[in-house]
Amino acid sequence: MIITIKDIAKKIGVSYSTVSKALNDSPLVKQDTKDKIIKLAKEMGYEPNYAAQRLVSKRSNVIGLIWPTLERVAPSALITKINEEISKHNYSMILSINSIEESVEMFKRFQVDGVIVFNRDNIHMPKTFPMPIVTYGVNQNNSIPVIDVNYKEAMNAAVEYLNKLGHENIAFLGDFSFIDERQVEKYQGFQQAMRKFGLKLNNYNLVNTGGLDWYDGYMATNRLLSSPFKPTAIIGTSYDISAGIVRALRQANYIIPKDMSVISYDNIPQMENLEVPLTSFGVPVEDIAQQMVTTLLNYIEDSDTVPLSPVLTPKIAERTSCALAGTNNK
Amino acid sequence: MIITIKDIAKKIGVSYSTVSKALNDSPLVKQDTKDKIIKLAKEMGYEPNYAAQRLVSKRSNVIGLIWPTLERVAPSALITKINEEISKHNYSMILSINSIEESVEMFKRFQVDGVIVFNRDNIHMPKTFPMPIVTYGVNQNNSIPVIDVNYKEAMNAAVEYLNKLGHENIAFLGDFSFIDERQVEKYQGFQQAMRKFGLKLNNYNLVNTGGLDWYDGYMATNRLLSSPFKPTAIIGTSYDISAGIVRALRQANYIIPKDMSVISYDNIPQMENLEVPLTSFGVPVEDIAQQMVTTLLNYIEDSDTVPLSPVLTPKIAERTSCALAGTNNK
DNA sequence: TTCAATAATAACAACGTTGTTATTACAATT
DNA sequence: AATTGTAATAACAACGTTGTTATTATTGAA
Repeated sequence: MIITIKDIAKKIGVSYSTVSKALNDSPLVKQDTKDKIIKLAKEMGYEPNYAAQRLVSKRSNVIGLIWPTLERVAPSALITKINEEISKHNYSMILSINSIEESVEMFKRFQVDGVIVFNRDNIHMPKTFPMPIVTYGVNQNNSIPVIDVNYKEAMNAAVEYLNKLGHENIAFLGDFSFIDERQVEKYQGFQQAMRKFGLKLNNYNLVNTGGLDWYDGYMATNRLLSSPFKPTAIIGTSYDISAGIVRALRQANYIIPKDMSVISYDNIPQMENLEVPLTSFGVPVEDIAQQMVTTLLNYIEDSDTVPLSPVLTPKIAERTSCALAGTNNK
Repeated sequence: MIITIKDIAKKIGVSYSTVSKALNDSPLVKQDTKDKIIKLAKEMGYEPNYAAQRLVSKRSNVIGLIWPTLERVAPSALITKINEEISKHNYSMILSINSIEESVEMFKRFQVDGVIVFNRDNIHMPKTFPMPIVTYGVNQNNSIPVIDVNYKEAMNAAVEYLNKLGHENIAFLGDFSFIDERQVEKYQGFQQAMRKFGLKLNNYNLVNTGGLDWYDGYMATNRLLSSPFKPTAIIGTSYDISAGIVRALRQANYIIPKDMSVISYDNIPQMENLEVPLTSFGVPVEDIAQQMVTTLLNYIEDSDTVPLSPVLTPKIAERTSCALAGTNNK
């Protein structure tokens, strides 16, 4: 049997509107009666009917997260953080792994207050959404707030960092397939930085992994090691790729960082757990999560003005994978 | 501006109850008027108010899936399949990555018709749920339907398969931490099978990976290869572990299956994409997904009787990683 | 002690649907 | 032409809340 405020009202001899107010801690009802009502409600196991509540007050205090490509593992740490962040603000999060269109349709039915979209790329995005939205990636136009990371700056900082340690021959391992705008930014950022610091750029130090899995990084490193180019430092453009780099180097009996310095993109705690804890540049997932959630909540608060798309600045997490440049004597 | 059935009714000069019936394709309204109403509704961009609908009719046609351990990758293929299966039955799926308790709380508010739970283990599960539920793993008691896989049978079949190919020295690589009942079943199943087929069982052929990641399989294989035991076949107990096995074997210049046969648990398509396509035993994810969804829907249909917990029988997927036993001449 | 002010509660209309019951229109039957 | 039966639609009460307005009870001041 389902308990409603009317049941409580009847039992206690009070009108049901009073019960409603009492349960919402309204100042319009005497503390005495409030206490009595709340106590009885608990005893009877009352649970508010959400549908009824939402029928009258439009807010749901729920954020929907759309993640059509569940199989890609990369953002799962971020999503976990976002969930925590959302909880902190007294919202709940639900997730849909259907297409953006289907998900939006469903979320509209649930009257979620806003949505967060994780898409492979932001090219095939609907132009407008029926509710406040925020996404992650590279800003394309300004119709939607995008939490962006300054990838070029990350690459610039990485090159600068290595250069200060005396490295001049630096290899860049990334995916050059150019579907993902984020990868493009890293690619361009690296080259700009190399020029800026007057470092040699040739056919060999740009190594295409052809993918984003650890194995792609592993194979690319093997190719690099057997090429005539002898770098003293390698930049890996993602956690997985860098994991492959480390594996390949260790297998070839390189000692990191004595024989080779390695620096990675992606500022995530897992970097610590690789065979060699990797120094990395990137925006900490906590920062991204926090930025996404606050941006979205602001948007919800004032849904007339589209919030600006912040570009987050990467930070360094220094670990033990870089050293002063010696000679790559391998 | 939000369009309701009353707006449509007013515009067309008909009562709003007629509009409701027309939109639900009730036989109580003339085809003519139905057509007119449906057409106008579309024109005006009418969207039914879900909260209102649910306030009166209790069904939501939504299944909630609880997955508190997003970071573990393993079940993502299965979850994707479940999502598809649910769609086929004209339901939608939403996902929560909060704790079981919090998720249930939220799903209750949404009035989901049923929930699917993916837990690391099924030990710390609430005994009762306020809605139909189904979970995946090993059945503990019968208060909740659990989609179970006959892991012992899978191991038995694997040993039998290898034995028929003439293998007698078989290594078993698995996680012996015994938190996960599924791993325990595999462990016991292997030993029972070995005895059944009269094969030698010693300290060496049970290799503890100490974890479920590919790296655990990789390291365990290296340990195995440097031990005095020279098996001609290896059983890997999960996709990830087997991936590590393959990597380690290749690195040690073993040719699969000439120098070593490898067979894995987990019947998932990704097996095809390993460096060597692996023969494997397991229940295809499609089967598991289908079984979970139909069991849950039956439960929803008749929520008084808890459905039985089916135990699915593993099937073989033969690929190219096993051959007739020769001699392990490495 | 009477009146106004205010505190406390009751009453009730919304919210947008669905299903049931009541009414009207129209055809078929006598 | 009156009567019955049925097809089509209208009217309306739910569903369980919240917020607004109306009513009653209580206090404080004159």
